[in-house]
Amino acid sequence: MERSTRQRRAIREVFLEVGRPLSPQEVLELAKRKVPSLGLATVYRTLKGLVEEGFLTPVALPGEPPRYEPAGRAHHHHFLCRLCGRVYELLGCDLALTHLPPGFQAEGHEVTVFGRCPECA
Amino acid sequence: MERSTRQRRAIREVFLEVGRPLSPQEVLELAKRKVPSLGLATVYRTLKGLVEEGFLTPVALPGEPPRYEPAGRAHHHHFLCRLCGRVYELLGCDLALTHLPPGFQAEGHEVTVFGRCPECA
DNA sequence: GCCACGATGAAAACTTCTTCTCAACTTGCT
DNA sequence: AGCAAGTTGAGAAGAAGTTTTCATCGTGGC
Repeated sequence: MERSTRQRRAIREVFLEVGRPLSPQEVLELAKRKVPSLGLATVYRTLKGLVEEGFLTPVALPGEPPRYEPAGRAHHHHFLCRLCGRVYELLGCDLALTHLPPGFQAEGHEVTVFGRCPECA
Repeated sequence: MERSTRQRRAIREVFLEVGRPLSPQEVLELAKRKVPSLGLATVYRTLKGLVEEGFLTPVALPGEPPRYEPAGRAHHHHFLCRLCGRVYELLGCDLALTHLPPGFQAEGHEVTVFGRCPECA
């Protein structure tokens, strides 16, 4: 049976509180404030579980290790700060998929904007 | 001094011939047709050198190891085939960078379209 | 053609990220 | 409270990609 432990509650809460995609390391750092003994292995195990149960989805970014964000949100893209490495959600999508050469079938797309976040600007 | 060897010539030629971004593994396979003894270490060393001298640029894609393509091309984006894993260049860019929340400064962006390439469709 | 020195290839080592192992600890049912 | 079983944390191990090592080979200047 799946148990509700301090660790798992802390990790869930962190995602609801910060409102941006997090890497396993970031999850560890933020959730450690709630459960100081927390270990990285538990973070990975919990992230895996939360993805399977549909609470989180992985976010892949160019040249970056995966982040995770709450699942079920509307189509959107991401902003990666080049200085602090934090990722933010961008609402909306301005991409018009024209220009596809003949024979190519698009099934989806990813847009990543790079730059400086408000804290680093 | 930088020497012109069979291996380096072969790797350069491969990029000019295939016209799409290549991973180190793909470079190895394609250049081996010209120089069968070619080893992966040489591919990595040569790619590094070709990037430094400005002939190639790295291409980062979400959740994928880097590819390399000839440098100096106009702004463009990429198509990743989910079946064969090959990457293609897409000409043009339809992205309008509105919707940036206040305080965020954009410096660049990446667009990746996922789907099936003509050979896999 | 000779030869110094850069380049090569195979394997080992390294990095970074992720998963596994296992003894100790918690949770939740009774 | 007592206990069975799931969970945790630390470190070891694993996976994937890249770099280094080193003996040997090849290039290019003389």
